[in-house]
This record gives sequence, structure tokens and C-alpha cells, in this order.
Amino acid sequence: MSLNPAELQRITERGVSEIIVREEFIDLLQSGRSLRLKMGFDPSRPDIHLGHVVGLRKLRQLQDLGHQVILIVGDWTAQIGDPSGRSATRPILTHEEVIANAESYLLQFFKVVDETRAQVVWQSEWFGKFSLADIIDLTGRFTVAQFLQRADYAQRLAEQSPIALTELLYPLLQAYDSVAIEADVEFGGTDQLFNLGIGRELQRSKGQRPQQCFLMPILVGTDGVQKMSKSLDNYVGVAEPPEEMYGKIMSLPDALIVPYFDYLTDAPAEELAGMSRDIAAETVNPMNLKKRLAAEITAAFHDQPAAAAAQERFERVVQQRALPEDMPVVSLAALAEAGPRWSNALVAAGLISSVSEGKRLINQGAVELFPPAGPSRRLTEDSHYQPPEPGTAIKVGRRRFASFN
RNA sequence: GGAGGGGUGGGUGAGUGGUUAAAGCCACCAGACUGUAAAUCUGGCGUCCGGAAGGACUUCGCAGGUUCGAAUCCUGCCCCCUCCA
Repeated sequence: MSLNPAELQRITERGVSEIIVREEFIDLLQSGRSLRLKMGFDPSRPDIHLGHVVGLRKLRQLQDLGHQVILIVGDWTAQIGDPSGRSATRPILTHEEVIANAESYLLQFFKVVDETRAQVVWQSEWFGKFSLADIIDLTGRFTVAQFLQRADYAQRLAEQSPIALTELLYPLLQAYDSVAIEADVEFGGTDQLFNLGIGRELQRSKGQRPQQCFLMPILVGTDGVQKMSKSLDNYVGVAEPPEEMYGKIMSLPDALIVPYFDYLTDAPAEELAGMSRDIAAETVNPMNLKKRLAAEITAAFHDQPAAAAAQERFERVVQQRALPEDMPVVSLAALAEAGPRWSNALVAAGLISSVSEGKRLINQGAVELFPPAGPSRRLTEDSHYQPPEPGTAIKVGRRRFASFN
């Protein structure tokens, strides 16, 4: 089957930074053959966030055209650590941990990717049998100069920061995966350019047709500046509860609204252009667009009702500063012996982590009590704790709530 | 094997005997404001005791030592980087 130009454009451009080699890929796509789409997964990082979803959505689009996803569990490369990460040393996972992580990963992965057109394989299927001779063969096909071209290595060398010898093996192993599964296309962020390219070269030197490389744009995290990543804590995880997901998206800087729509939703291109215009002309309140974005993404990973509930909660708790409908319940009996002051009680209730923090928050006017009847009252000093009436709710800062019972 | 440089709070990075619970920046938290958990402004940001004023304790790779007093000096150890061989 052959794609019309509009569809072709959607596949090859929307949410895609670069395809190497674009013309070759299009030929393959139009050949009618079912392509083998390679995706790797590092089991030391089992959590999928929206940054990964950009690529997963592309996988899904291609699956819907009849192509096959091969997911590789990187149980060997996980032990090395991708050089694009900062820490050279990372804990070696036990086999059980790898299995547990893989299970959790797959659950998230198949929220986007179609399970019926996917196959999961483990690196150990081939690396388990690898010998020293194989390693020598592999390393003999590349030069140090080639590897030093890679930005990560070059930069770290220049900065005089350490590079473990094994790290140089990472791209090689990843490249060999492509050979092992005879990948037609591999997917990765733009920071994977080098690794994917090595895959191409290795396939060529092993007599296979070099894979096509899909480079996906790097999604900027909720801080609006840096790449979305778990370690920077600027991520939105696909397994997060609806209200968290919704709230985190609402905390995006306005400038990210359109890119997020672009990379993470099916909103038509014309609509995106309209949004950009409206935001620039200030004829729309960005908040409303952001609410729609948050609702769409939340619905994609949960469902429509959950997204609607998350939105209601946001409007209630964040915009109107009201109490949420469901709050954790704290037993008054447990607080009775906590200590003399409110800060002690708040620690016992699990709302804060130290007495000092409690004093600070109280002094800043961040702690407010809501009796079942009558007006609320703010604590203004860390005074002697007196048990509140059962049914009293407490608010600590903007997002911590509990009700006493 | 040799020579030199370095390891500071969540991150970065000042600090070379007391004025240092340790500058600045980032992140984070809170308050105000608001069209949003955006932006902006203000404040906070080790733990514990105290209503507060204030006090005590723990912290600068690890272990010892010198000193009235150490992140800062000495000794040993661990780790990292560069250059030479």
C-alpha cells in the first residue's frame, strides 16, 4: 500500500527531528514490506515519561500501518550505563530486579504501543553466548577517533571528567542489537544520533542493509529549560495518577504548550498553527489551552472521566484554594502523644518531615485549620497543640491536606 | 613507576585556623499577586530543645592527630582528573 503525501508527511515529520536516511526510509515504507522497528529499553530506568512517549507514539503510528515493533530489553547494556547519563558508575541490577523492572516497563510501554504487533526480546539471548573473540571482532571494526567524535565523550574528555572504558562498549552493544534482530528502523532521541549511527555501520560491515534512524526531538521538561528526565525531577510519568499528571502539565511554562500538543497529541497541524497565532496575539488565555492539553494527555493515559475529575480537582484545589474532596485521614489518637506543639503533631501526622520544617511553615502562614463548622483559622506561631474537633481538615502549604478523625 | 591537580550541603560552586550551619547561583518550599501548580515579587531552605529571645547537637571523601578552636594545618587510607614513562 502507498501513503498519500499528507500521511507521509505526518509520519516522517510530526514529532520527528531527523530521519537518516529520509529517502531510503520512504522507499522502504512504500515497498509494502512489514518493517522491523527496533526500540531499546534500559531496565535500570523502568519508568516511562512523556519524553519517551514522543518516540513511542511514532512506533504506534507505524504499527498502525502494519509494521512490527521489536522491543529489546537491555539487560546487558544496563550494566554499563549510557554515557549520555552523568554517572559512570551505576549499581549492577540483580536478575530479579531486571525482571521486575521489565514487567513494570512493559505495562507502561503498552499504554502507547500496540501489544499485538510487538515482540519483546532480551539482549542476553545473544550476548549470553558472546565470547571474547566476538568482543574483539566487534571492537576491531571501529576506531578510537570515531568514538571520540561523539559529543558526550569529547565533552567529558575536555572537561577532564571520567569515562569508564566499558562505556565505549555501550554503543557497540547497542549496535549489535540491530544486527541480532535485523532492524530496519531504530528509534531514539536526537542524543542517540551516534549510537544509532554505529548500528548502521555495524550492520553494513556485517553485510546487512543499514537501518534507518528516527531521531525524535528532545522534550523539554516541566521546568521549561532542561530535557525531561527523572533525575532532574522535571518529568511527567505515564504511570502517575491523573491529578498529578494534570497538575504537572498545568505547571508547564506557556511556551511549551504548542510543542507538547505537537509531540504528544493528535491535534491537527492547522489547529497548532492557530494556537500559536492566538497565543502570540493574546487573543486566548494560555491557561485554557493548557487545561485542554492537560486533559487530553491525562485522558490518553487514564480515561476521559479520570481526566475530567483531575480537572475539577485542579480548579477546586489550585484555582479556588478550596479543600479537595478526598483527603488522607489522620487519627487524632495518634497525635495525642506526639509532643507538645503543633509542629510535633504535624510530623506525627506525616504531613511534614521535621519539626523545624513545621515551624518554618507555621511562621510563614502556610498552615490552616478548617473546623467542620465555622471559619478557618491559620496557625501563626508554633503554639501548644490542642486536639482539633474531629472532622477538622488541615492544609499545609498548597498541596498537602489531611482531615482529623 | 614518576610529577601535579582535585573530592564542600539536592545540583553547581566560593571558602585555606575563629566574624562559617558554611557566600553566590540553580532546584525546592512558603507567602503575596494572578488568567494557571505559568510569569513576577518577597521570604525561607541541617536536626533537636524553647512561646520567644536563645541554646544544644551533627555536617565539608574516610580514619586518626595538632590546636583553646579545623571545611581550612599534619598523618594514613579511598576515589577522580591531567601530564610524563
